[in-house]
Amino acid sequence: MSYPVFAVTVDLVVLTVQEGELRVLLVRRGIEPHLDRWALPGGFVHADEDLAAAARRELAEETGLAWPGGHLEQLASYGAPDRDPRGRVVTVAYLALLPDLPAPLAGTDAAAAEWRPIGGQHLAFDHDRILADGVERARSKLEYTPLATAFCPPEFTVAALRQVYEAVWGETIDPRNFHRKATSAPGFVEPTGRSTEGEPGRPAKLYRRGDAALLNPPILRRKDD
Amino acid sequence: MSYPVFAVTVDLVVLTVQEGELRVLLVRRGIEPHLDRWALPGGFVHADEDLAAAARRELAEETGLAWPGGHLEQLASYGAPDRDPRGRVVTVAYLALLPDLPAPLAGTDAAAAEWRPIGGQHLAFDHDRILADGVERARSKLEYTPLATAFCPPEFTVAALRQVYEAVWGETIDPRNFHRKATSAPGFVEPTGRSTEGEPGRPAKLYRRGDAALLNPPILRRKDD
DNA sequence: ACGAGTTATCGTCAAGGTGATGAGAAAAGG
DNA sequence: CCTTTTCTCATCACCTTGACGATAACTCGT
Repeated sequence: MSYPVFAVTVDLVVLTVQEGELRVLLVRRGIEPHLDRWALPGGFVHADEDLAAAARRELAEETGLAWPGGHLEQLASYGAPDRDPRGRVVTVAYLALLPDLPAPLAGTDAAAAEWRPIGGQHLAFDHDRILADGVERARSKLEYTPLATAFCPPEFTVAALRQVYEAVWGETIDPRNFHRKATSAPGFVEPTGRSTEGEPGRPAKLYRRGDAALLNPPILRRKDD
Repeated sequence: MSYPVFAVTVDLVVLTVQEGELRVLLVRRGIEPHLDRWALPGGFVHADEDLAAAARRELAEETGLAWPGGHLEQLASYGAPDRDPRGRVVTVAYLALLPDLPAPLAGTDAAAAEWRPIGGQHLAFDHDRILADGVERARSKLEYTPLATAFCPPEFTVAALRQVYEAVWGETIDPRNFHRKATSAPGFVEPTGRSTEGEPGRPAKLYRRGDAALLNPPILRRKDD
């Protein structure tokens, strides 16, 4: 049998919310091609490794954390013949959503790793498109799934959850209506009984993520007619 | 540089609606491995070929039609180390939705090709899972996108569109409410001015697909609580 | 020709979700 | 103690939904 030979990589779109802003984990490349340019973290899939396992391994390497909670799912694959000058490389992109970790982000292969705001990037390879696809996937999934909790620590307030939506969607949301929807959607959030302390304003009840897989009813973003 | 070597294939989940039933295009394998077992159509990506182009090529080869209309999108990638006994093969699955073609379905590589009902399959490789993922994607996308029109010929009635939903979702829909939703969602369907003739019952107006990318409001399936 | 059957299309109505907004509760800070 | 801040609950008009009645416009059998 003679069929073309490929290399297969995984690339990661790792998103988090810091200071009310959606940010992506980027690395500065330490090797050619695209030396010194910013890129999504990623690497080659090992010989006997599942795709999802490779994604988890790369995520652990790049964040320096074994499993920081959050969410990891396959995004899409990209395989244009000229996307990598080294040869025929197909990449399977994964989307990760993480809470705001005070992570040191030790770079193993890369020269540097940083959380950067979304937008106006000029990344290596076709990573601009992969990033755009990942952000759009995240925005869309926040509507119909409880995935926003993946951006939050184990216990969080309704306001923190709302700020995730505002950061990811880039729009403001009425706190009163959001509170009604978030607490009434079955399985979205569950009360812990505890409350915040020591912060200005009335103390907020603390919640943890519920066990629903789908949000019913969904929390829709404003459709701009 | 020494990194593992992969082969890359595309596999197709080609769905259509025939006789009010959702069906998938399957081929009987003419070569090892899994000789004589049913499988999704697919094949190796050529050396200088884009993934989407490979999917379109395979679709044209398997259906025997250049471009029968319909819809083609990437589904997901599958790359478990042991999924193909020939070695390390990663497959990029595509989902195609086609109108009911009276297609001969000439097999080029395969021993046979047929439209088969969904369910209770035992396909080669990990194709059972790929098929399940494809069907679920189709079911889900019918809610939020005008994709149901991809199952229809260029001109169709509201009833035909409703029967697509019923076949894909496997549930009955009230014709009156569906008519209201389908005709009121902007950009979903556009009237042609023509009507059906010679069929029993009141003649139905004919529509063609609109230009909307998203269905607003969506057409939701019954949530089974 | 004509009624019966069939299918398409329009209308109505109550229940529930939505956005806009008011108002009270419960803390910190001066 | 009063102001400010933030959280939480309540109200209201509007819209969409599902259930279902009613009518329109054809084919078919006799």
